[in-house]
Amino acid sequence: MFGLVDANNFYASCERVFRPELEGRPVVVLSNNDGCVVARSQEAKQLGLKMGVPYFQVREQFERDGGVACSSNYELYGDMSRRVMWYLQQVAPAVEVYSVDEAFLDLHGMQRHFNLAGWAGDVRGAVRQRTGIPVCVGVAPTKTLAKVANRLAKKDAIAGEGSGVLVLDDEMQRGEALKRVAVEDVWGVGRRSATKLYAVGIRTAAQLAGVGDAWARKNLGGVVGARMLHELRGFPCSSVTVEDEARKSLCCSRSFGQVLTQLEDVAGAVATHAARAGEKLREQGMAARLLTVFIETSRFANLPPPYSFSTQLTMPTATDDTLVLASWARRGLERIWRPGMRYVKAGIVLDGLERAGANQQATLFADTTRSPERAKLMSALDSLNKRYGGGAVRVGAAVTAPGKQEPWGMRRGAKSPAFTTNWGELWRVRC
DNA sequence: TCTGGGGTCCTAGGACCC
DNA sequence: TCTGGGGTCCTAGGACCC
Repeated sequence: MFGLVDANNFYASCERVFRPELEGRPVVVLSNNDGCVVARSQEAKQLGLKMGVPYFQVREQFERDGGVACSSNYELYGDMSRRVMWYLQQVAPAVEVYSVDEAFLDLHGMQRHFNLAGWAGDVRGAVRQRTGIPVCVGVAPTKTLAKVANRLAKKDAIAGEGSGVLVLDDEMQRGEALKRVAVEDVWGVGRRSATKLYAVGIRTAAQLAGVGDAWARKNLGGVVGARMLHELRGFPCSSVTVEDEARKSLCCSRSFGQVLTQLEDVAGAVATHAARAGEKLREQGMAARLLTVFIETSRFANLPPPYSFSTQLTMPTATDDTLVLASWARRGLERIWRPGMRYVKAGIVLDGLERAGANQQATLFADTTRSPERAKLMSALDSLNKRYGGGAVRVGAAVTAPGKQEPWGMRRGAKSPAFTTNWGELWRVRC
């Protein structure tokens, strides 16, 4: 059996843990630049706010309804997530941290010794007590069905029924549960597949479980669709993978706080992303061989596509050196740069990741950038930035004149303090 | 005026290799 | 006149996830 633990309205719940005055009020959390709604409290959902809507479209009404908007505070959410996951790792035999607010648990064999519904209920209560984060738990014979169970557990909890836990362990229950889930809510069914399914009259998960394998292969993304179907029928095609297997790619990108038209401004953003990418590589002990740079114009402007311009560069050796990455990134940027356009976003993608130092291909020509001195420089860079805050030491291209705002910097009007990760911003109980 | 960021997996064609 | 089989890598894009 598999368990799925999923936090309720995770980001909004994190905000509430330290700001209890938000309890009972509609709360939304906004994406970077305070752009879109990315999390909603139950009250906000009930006001009809949709996931992903641009905040400026709903702001006025939302505030009139007494709603509170928070800028995203990923430091806080990341730390709260670690606390929840750490606890789950103490109680479950194996845990796959699937996302910041979700984890699959491997519960094989446990049903012989435990009443799974009771066990899951205890876990749910303990997470709430230890972290303040409300979660629901679904348990079923496959991951896809555990997702279904979790969804229904949440639905029932909202309706004031059930215990926030649902175990699907027999054929009858499974059939009934699948009837209650819309086909577009099945894990793996996105917008495109949902449209196709509706076109042939398939609206529920139960109906989906009955479609032919050949049809699924043809219309639902080949083997991916076939696997999803098997899982819905109760045959596992995926297991809990504990160790975060080496990442295959890594991406650092961000929308600018304003439209940029000058190469040097965009270059500053690109250099910042390259530096951040290097930092992530070193944290994970990885090095990258392929570097993609992309820049985008607004897809909401009344202009024809393309909106995105990118190029991939193959570096002579895999590297985790910020300065090397930044210089390749600059080269890539110049290759795709078109003057006279209004850019809104830039980013770096690193592929071809390998363990730093292991089996690295040597180059024909002397590589002056892979010296022990450079490695020392990078580790000094990392410790300074860790100690004095990110951006204390930067790549030259990412530095602006003293006192001058970074042209690419983002807007974050309503960010809560880093309650749990910054001494200066600790939660203040009494002033 | 204002529209997120970071991932995975799969497919398919072309270049190139032996 | 007749023109293979098996493989990798690269590039690009689609679909989906949270």
